[in-house]
Amino acid sequence: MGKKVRVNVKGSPPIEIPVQGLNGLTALKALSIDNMENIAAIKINGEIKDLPTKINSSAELEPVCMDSQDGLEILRHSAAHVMAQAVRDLFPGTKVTIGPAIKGGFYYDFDYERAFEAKDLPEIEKRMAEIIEEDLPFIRSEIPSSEAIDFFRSQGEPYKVELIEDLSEQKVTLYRDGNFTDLCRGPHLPSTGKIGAFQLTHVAGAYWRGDEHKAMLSRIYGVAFADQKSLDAHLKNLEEARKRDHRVLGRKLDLFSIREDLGPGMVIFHPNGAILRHIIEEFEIKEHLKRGYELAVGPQLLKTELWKKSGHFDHYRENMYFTDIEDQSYGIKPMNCLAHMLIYSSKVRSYRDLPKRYFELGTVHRHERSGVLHGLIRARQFTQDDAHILCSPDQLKTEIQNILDFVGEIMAIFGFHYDLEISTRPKKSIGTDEDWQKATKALIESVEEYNLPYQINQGEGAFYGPKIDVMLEDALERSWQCATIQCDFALPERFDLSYVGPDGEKHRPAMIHRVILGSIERFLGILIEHYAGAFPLWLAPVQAIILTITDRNIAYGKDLSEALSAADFRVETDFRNEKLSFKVREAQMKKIPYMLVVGDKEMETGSVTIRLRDGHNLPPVSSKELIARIRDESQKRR
RNA sequence: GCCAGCGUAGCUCAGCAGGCAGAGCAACUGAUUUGUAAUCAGUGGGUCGGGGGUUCGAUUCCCUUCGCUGGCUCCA
Repeated sequence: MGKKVRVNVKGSPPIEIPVQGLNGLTALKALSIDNMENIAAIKINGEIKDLPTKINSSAELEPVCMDSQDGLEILRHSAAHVMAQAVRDLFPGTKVTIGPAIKGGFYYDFDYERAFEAKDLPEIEKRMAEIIEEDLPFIRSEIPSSEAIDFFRSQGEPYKVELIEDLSEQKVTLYRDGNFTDLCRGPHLPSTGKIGAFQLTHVAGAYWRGDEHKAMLSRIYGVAFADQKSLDAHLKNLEEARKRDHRVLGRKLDLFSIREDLGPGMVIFHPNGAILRHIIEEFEIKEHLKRGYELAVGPQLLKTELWKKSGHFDHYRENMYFTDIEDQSYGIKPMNCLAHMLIYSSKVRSYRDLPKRYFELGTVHRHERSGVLHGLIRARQFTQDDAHILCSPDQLKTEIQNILDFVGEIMAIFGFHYDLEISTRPKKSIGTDEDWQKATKALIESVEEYNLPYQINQGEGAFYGPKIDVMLEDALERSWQCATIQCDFALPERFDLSYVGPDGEKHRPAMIHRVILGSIERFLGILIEHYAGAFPLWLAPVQAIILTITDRNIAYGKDLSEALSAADFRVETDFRNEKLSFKVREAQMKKIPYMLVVGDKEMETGSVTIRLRDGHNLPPVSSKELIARIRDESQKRR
């Protein structure tokens, strides 16, 4: 009788079984786990492994299901692997690079004599389906790195060689299925046949190792699921999300336009968009004044000399617009900080005055590279809800935490979930190491004291200081920076800012650049997608529309309209000689929250019938009751 | 900026192995006075993104340029 070990499924009692021939698969079978078809991999003592992994000692096991987060990742990783195999079969000479699972799918980057195009995808899909049909097992092996290098060199795969050389490990793991071997940490599905449903979605260019000085590779994106139903649901969701695109809704709801003949990246706000923007800006000013900020307004053009002094000319010039007037060079502001610093330095400051918080809805211009423009979300002109806080170094942490509170409160009003990222010193930057360390520490400690989860982005800070970024997602789950809190010890130094301390000596203030919404344009873009254009009452450009049944009701409708306007509501009227269903349809497509129907019945009883945007009808109410209702809803900001 | 795809009426899109440019919606005119997502009839509307080339002839093929879309890089 051979050696026995004790294995158990997490949360259940162990059994004792012979170790001879024991692996993840046989162990789970012995533990009578059902639905083995749906298992992608196995956790052995919490570590995800391939299902056929040998088990040599007692262990706690946990099956990883295909439709779990981990299972899907494995499935997609395997699908990427199969795609690479298909591409190599169909396009000999293709060099493979990397192909990970990502949020929502997978991709693989290839180097081929030409870029792959969308029309190549059906053929690749067909070959992938064949490989999946063959149900080839994924076979894991571990070999010395030197052998792997020789192998990939013989296969004509220089990118793999480079990867292994950079890993500088003694051994690497390979996975083989059929004729295709890939460098891969794993784990993979037991076999290709387990990939239930997949689709290749789009192609794109991508630089090798994300470096724009390196080769441009050809990337193919795809999605994969355990079954067709999940894939169909996913594709349907995507389609729905695309309908929420702020560029589409911006046109449909007549909010804004961006025109080639005016200039790319420049937004024209139409009346509906302009009022929406105005509401948010007004709201922001109030919220800032409440929190001890002071309003400031700086000029659009500042002398280039000043941009040289601040460091922007050296570090940000390629993004700035310049103009020469009467032999004097000016730069259009890409940031709002300079004027605020000049306000601070306009007189002697005492420690008793600190912190000073200057707030400006500051419009900036940045020459963004043409390929990055994206509707409102990435424009060349935008307005920031910008503030600069000058404080003593020991006030820094409190100020940062106040801002984190501010962000939390505002995001809660709009119903946004957000993620935090902290960025540290980049290569191209100004200031001393000591200052950078101090500032970075202040940011990290502030976030940690709040127990907020965050991610560190090494070397991604602004040129003048480290920052906390608040990331929001658009309809397609792309992440965008909105709020940001940036420490800066450099600019107070460069502008020789000071305050007189209790000791009567001059001291250098610390400085925070911060925005809450970020760019009003970007925030609006994400907000439009967030609400799918159906804005809550307090934001809706048109809050109510009055719909008459016949011409007899027009005078009554006008009275109601005037009453609502007098109560400060944004109201429109539709008195056209059309059927009610026609007017309802149009109002519905404009996503107007309140449709107010007035016909003969309403005139008789002095009332109005409410149809809500969700299709519900409310019993008739008087105009007084209506106003009370919408005032309440508007104040609740829901 | 880089890679790929795409630019046809206000919008959404057909068309084109090179031979007089189309539909639906919108707009306008008229009729209809209507009760919760489209009343009917008629009318006007285009340098087929710009420039160049090939051709008897280019919206269609080629080059170039601008813009857009998806990624990459960069960033609010």
